[in-house]
Amino acid sequence: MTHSSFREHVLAVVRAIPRGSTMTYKAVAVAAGNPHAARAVGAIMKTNYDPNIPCHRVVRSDGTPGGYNRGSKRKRELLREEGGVVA
DNA sequence: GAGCTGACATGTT
DNA sequence: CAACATGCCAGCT
Repeated sequence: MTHSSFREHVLAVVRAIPRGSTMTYKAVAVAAGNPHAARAVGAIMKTNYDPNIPCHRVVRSDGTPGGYNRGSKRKRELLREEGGVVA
């Protein structure tokens, strides 16, 4: 990957999150290769409206849903169906 | 080219 | 226990 930007890696990691599991922004940042880019991960999700990226499976380290393009309410619903457990 | 903003995290007050 | 302040990275103006 010549143009491998951090955002490309983040999107790939989030897209690889198995259904029924959730990852924190920190975990995604680490998985992408930047343990200090938790904030950037959130910014990337916001700027990237890709339906292939289940950003609803990405939560904060506290377990709080955080934000979502289609509304945090929708995110909580999806987490309840896929994660089975909601904070 | 530089500066501001923001879907976060951690520590201290 | 809760609220405030600081540090980090990437994207947009």
